[in-house]
Amino acid sequence: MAGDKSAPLWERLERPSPAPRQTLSSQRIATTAVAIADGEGLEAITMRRLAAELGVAPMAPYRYVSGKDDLLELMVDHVYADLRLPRGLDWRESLRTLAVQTRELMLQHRWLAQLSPRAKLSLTPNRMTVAEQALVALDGLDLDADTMMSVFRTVDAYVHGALSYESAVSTVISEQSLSGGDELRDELAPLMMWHMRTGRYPTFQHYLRTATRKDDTSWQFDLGLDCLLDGIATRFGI
Amino acid sequence: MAGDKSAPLWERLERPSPAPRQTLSSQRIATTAVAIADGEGLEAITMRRLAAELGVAPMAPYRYVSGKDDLLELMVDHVYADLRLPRGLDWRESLRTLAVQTRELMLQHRWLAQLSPRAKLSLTPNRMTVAEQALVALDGLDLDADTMMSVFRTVDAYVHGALSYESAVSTVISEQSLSGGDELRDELAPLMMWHMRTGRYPTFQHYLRTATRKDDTSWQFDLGLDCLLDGIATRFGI
DNA sequence: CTCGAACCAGATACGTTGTACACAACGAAG
DNA sequence: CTTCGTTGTGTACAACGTATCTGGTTCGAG
Repeated sequence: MAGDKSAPLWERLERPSPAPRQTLSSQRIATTAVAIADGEGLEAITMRRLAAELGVAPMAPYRYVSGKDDLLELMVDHVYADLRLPRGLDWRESLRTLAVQTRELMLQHRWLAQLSPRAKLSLTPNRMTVAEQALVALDGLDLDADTMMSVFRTVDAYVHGALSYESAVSTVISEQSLSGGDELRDELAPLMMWHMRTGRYPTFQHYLRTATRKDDTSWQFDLGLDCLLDGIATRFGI
Repeated sequence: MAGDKSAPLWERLERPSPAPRQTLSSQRIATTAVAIADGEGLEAITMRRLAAELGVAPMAPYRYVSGKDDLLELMVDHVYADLRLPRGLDWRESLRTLAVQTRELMLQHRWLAQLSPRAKLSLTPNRMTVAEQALVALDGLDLDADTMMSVFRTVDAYVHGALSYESAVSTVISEQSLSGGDELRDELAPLMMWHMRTGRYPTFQHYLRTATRKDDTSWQFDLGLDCLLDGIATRFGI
């Protein structure tokens, strides 16, 4: 735009002077990208879209991230900075808090559940910190290193699995501009009816008719989490 | 190609006769797509690639699936047909078997862990069957409908979370043609060293030095699963 | 104060993707 | 033989990630 040689000199003089340098930074790229993904989902993340949002040419962000994969890693690290584990809790309270906070993080940034295998394994500073804190919470309980890590990863697996589902529901609801679980079920009703008419799923059908907490996702999450922590506590006598 | 009117008659006569009709079917499309995804990952699934593999024009499969989303659903249902839950087990053995079989399924089809939110929620016949069987296994234990579903989903969440990680590792290993966890760690070593040199992760570092079962993924999976089932059993007295 | 190198963003372009749409070849029915 | 519904083909387009080249800006060394 600023280098448009075909424009008359006088028009060019009218234009605002070129933006001061250093308009971009990893920070700004990360926050902008996260804002896009939070608002419109992971598929709205496009190098071109990001550049447009930054007010910059499509290729400009490539100075700061080597490609889209890099961008995703940057975003992940950026949001994980919000996880803060309070000190002075016992192992169970620590893991529980971590789980609940991770849930909140993943509900706020639903795209976290859709990362590529690469991005899932990315060793970013803020994720390392989370792992360290979890391991610290499990230290001094006479568990060997493998067991400590396994306990942490088990809780982490439950959280990620639960939120994979929870955030998928939430994503579909928002993609279709529905108001909640009820409207989603309305949307799915024809298909569900079709399945039920086959008569192959009587127990499922009974659930559909009698359940009353279908959308109480916090209750479901907490219930599962507490079962898991119970099991861990008794198995290792801690 | 076959309809190229500008070609000389003789050339047209040389061409192989048009393929017999009904070369395509949902079945053939599903198995072909699954084969591609199993061998080369989810990103290798392209409508054009699929068509090429089927020996057909790029738009041909659209007669059978309305788009890529549909194709993914078809693939999911196709592979879930392999889950067979033996009868006559108690609730715990049932859930355990289901979990282990789901793990095997997801290890065999690593792309299952990378599905879009839409595909994750897809209500396909074979997935309905799995849910039904799980609920049947939990029936008659004096649990209310919400709790039954919650227990099933808790176990399912753990399995999916564990395999989200496990299959991400496996996917990266195969993408980079590494031989296993050791080579993956070699690859990541420089980055890990960098983190460790910051001195911020002493407990993690201790784990890295002393752990001996880093790649014993079955042990980790079973351990977590048994903890979870223990917790469920004691909490509900079943 | 000048000059050159290092840095930063812009412009252009290529190959690949999902898919809309119009058309053509076939099998069967009249 | 004609007609028609079904099934696969051909062409086309907008949007994507990103390689590469170009030009303007900044800053430190002389």
